[in-house]
Amino acid sequence: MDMTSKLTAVAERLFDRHGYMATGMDRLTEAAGVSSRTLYKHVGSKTELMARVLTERDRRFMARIEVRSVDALFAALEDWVRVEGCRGCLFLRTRAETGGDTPEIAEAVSLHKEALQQRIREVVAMDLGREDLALAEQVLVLFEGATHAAVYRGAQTVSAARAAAFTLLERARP
Amino acid sequence: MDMTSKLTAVAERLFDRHGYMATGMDRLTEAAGVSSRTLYKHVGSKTELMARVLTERDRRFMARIEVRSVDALFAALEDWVRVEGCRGCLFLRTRAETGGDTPEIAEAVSLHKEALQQRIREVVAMDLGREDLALAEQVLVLFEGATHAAVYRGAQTVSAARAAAFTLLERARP
DNA sequence: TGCAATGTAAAACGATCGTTTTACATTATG
DNA sequence: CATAATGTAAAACGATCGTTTTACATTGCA
Repeated sequence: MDMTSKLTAVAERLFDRHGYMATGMDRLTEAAGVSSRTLYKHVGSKTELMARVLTERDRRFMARIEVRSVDALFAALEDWVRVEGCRGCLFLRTRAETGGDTPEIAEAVSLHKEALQQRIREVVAMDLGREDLALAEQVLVLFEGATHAAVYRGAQTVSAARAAAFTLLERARP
Repeated sequence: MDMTSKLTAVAERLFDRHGYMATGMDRLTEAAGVSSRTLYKHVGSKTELMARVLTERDRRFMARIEVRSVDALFAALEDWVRVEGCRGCLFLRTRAETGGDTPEIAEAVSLHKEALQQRIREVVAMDLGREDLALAEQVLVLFEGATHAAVYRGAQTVSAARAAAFTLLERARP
């Protein structure tokens, strides 16, 4: 694992767990066990690092939800929150914390959410045998809702979302 | 309107729109048209101000969702996002940005989310004629999901959540 | 009239921020 | 062996942060 990937992984963990405000570059160097010079040589700046974290997280997250049914989608989300914890969507949090004023970050968030919507539309289509944009939007709401309600309700909420999705899907089926 | 309320209102607007990181106390004094001395005399500190903003927002938000049906609940949310915009739940954002390490803020968020859950349970019970905690949890997921998906999908998403809630409720009815 | 109270304007505080620099050690490779 | 690359340790940079202080103006009330 090269230095940049390591730094990105450490940064993702700290940013996610303590927020961007509370995570200074010195905390990062300490946690990663590198000098500030090395840090800056590899990641350029804090803003670049934030964007890189999002890009990497998108890769990891999207790989996790490469599934073929809505039920598997929520099962994958259950796995994710069990492994990664539930602190809300880091993409939306990052965008909110920067006020949307950082183009690189705004674009990383935009790309991720676009990919997420596309994936959900595909999964709904697989399950239903046809496209259903309205249902896909409802599933998206459940997905986003599970992610955020889990922050204070815990992982059980993902199961509730899963059950709700099942009901909605059942009703839309031929 | 007294000074403290005015300062809290201005702070809520800036915090919500640009994030806490990007909203310094000087921006607040400028936006409110007061001196920094007056600001600190009334709100104590930035942390206190953040907590006060949440308490005030809870009051306003909960007043808005004093409704008697699930459908009215989502209608109220539609109104809210039309008037206040959609930048995600400020409570969760604040908690995330402080890493949950600020007790006053963590408690304000906790109180709000507890109240929200209670309200939803009540509304579901009114609609259904009986308590249904599982359904209430699903409605909570839809509510939270609508709030956050609306950030990138716009207000239309609240309508999707509303429709989904209607379907789930229909199915649970006697 | 005089005295609190309450406000502004603006400088200054120390701390901390992201970032750069200086000086030096280690390692891989020709 | 020499040299270039890559790392650490640590001081220092200027900017900005939240906060306090100094000095002065306005106002309401005894």
